[in-house]
Amino acid sequence: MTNTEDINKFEKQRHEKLAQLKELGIDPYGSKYEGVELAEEIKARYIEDDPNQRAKAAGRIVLLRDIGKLIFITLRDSSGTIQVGLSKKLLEEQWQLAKLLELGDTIGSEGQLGKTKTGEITIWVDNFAFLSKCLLNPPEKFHGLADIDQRYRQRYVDLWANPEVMERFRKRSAIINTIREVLISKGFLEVETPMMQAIAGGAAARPFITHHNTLDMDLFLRISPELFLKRLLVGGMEKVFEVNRNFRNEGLSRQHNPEFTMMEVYQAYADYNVMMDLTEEIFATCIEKHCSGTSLEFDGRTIDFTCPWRRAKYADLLKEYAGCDIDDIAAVRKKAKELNIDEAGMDDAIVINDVFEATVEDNLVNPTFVIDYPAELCPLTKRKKDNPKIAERFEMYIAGMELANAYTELNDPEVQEENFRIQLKGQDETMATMDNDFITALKYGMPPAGGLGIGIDRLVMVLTGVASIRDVILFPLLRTISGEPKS
RNA sequence: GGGCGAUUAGCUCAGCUGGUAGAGCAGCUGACUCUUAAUCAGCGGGUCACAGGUUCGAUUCCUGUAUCGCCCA
Repeated sequence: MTNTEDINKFEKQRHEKLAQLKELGIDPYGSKYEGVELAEEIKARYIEDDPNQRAKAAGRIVLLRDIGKLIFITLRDSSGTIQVGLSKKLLEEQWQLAKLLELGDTIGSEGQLGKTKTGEITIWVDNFAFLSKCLLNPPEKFHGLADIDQRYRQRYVDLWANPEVMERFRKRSAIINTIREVLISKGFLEVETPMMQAIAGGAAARPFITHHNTLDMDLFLRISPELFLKRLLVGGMEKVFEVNRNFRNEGLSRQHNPEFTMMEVYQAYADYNVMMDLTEEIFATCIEKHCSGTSLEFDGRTIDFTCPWRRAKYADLLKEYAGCDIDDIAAVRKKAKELNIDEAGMDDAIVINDVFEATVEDNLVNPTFVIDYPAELCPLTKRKKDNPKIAERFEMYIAGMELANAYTELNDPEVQEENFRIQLKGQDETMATMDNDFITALKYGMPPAGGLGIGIDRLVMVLTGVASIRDVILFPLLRTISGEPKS
């Protein structure tokens, strides 16, 4: 759709204006423009009826009203918008240039700050500068850019054509900041662990494979940082966290992007109960700072975030929604058949979990901690002292979507090695490799700990009220358009 | 991977049971020193996603392809 070689007539017209500017000795692409204030800050500091105020702003022209010898421009910067007024009388020799301004151009402007007759705070420009010429026709000024495909592919247009998109990504940044603040204030240390791993561990997912030439070794993009963060517990970092990307070579959906942002946190001498409290605290703080009220609309449903959240046992929820007893495997398999789940030849725990996902998940609307998972599903989790069939794990759901996952971390190297062995037996992937170094680390002694992972993209989805993960990732993965860029 | 839906001017969208396309915005020309999606007058703008098929005739019906969205695996 946007073939740069096929210059349409709109682009030609804009090129002509560019040429005119050059003829007049103006560099349409400007240079350093110092001393600007943000649009919203200028408006906020405006003092009524004070004629001695000046302002300097820079931004993109998103609206332009030419009334002959007077031009009103709505300038958008990262904070919002401000009106700029250009008059023939004030500008004198720059007036000819002002008439060449077009929608989409980026300009800098300064002048006296005042109000129009209708009360709009306006910079009455006595000097302005071309900072960047826009050579392509901008999207419709009222409806913005609506084509979903184009919005994702050309996020650089979406961000200024649709202000709510800019606002959402500012909020995303602020939310992540708040999470950091909460954790750092509690004494957690932020670390970075390998994205490229020789063994893709810490989760059950298909990894992306890459290759290091000099070492001639295959590497995996990480599916989880878990095993490295636990090594840091062994090393004596008692409270650590990491906010970074995971990569999983699996399907795409409204809730899945192949690369996604995960926050993982580990706390020595804690357990999954401590992680539940921490989860609530992180969410509550984010909601308090970035949302209005503790009740939010999401995907047509109202979600009440009031703490404490429901804590329900996995087996109890299975009973409640699937109507079968977790220990009655025949009943569970019967239910699976009813649900058209492929259960023949599958392990009991897998069938149970498939039934759980099919029947329970969608009913968990308000934040819910699903606790105490079947141990077979949790190779990295410590078992309950009084029941080795149950693991001290929770997953936290909102609106049917898994937002967090946490364990009382398994720190017994012998049990861990045995769990890995069982896990590897059931895997057909090439990645099925025993992480012997992790076992070695555990042998040196890892303190008992609680660990928690929160899906940041989904958290931002819930807090900004968008149902598609693509709306909270700046550049979501899309198919390349066949035959588009050949050069 | 399967099912359903969408794709029309630079952008946002109409287009009925088949008769080769319209509006608003943007653009161009003109008017206008207080506009707020400025207004008024005039003008230009289309490979109807792409490739086939049916038909006297296809944006419309059929098949395939591409991309996106939703649902399912």
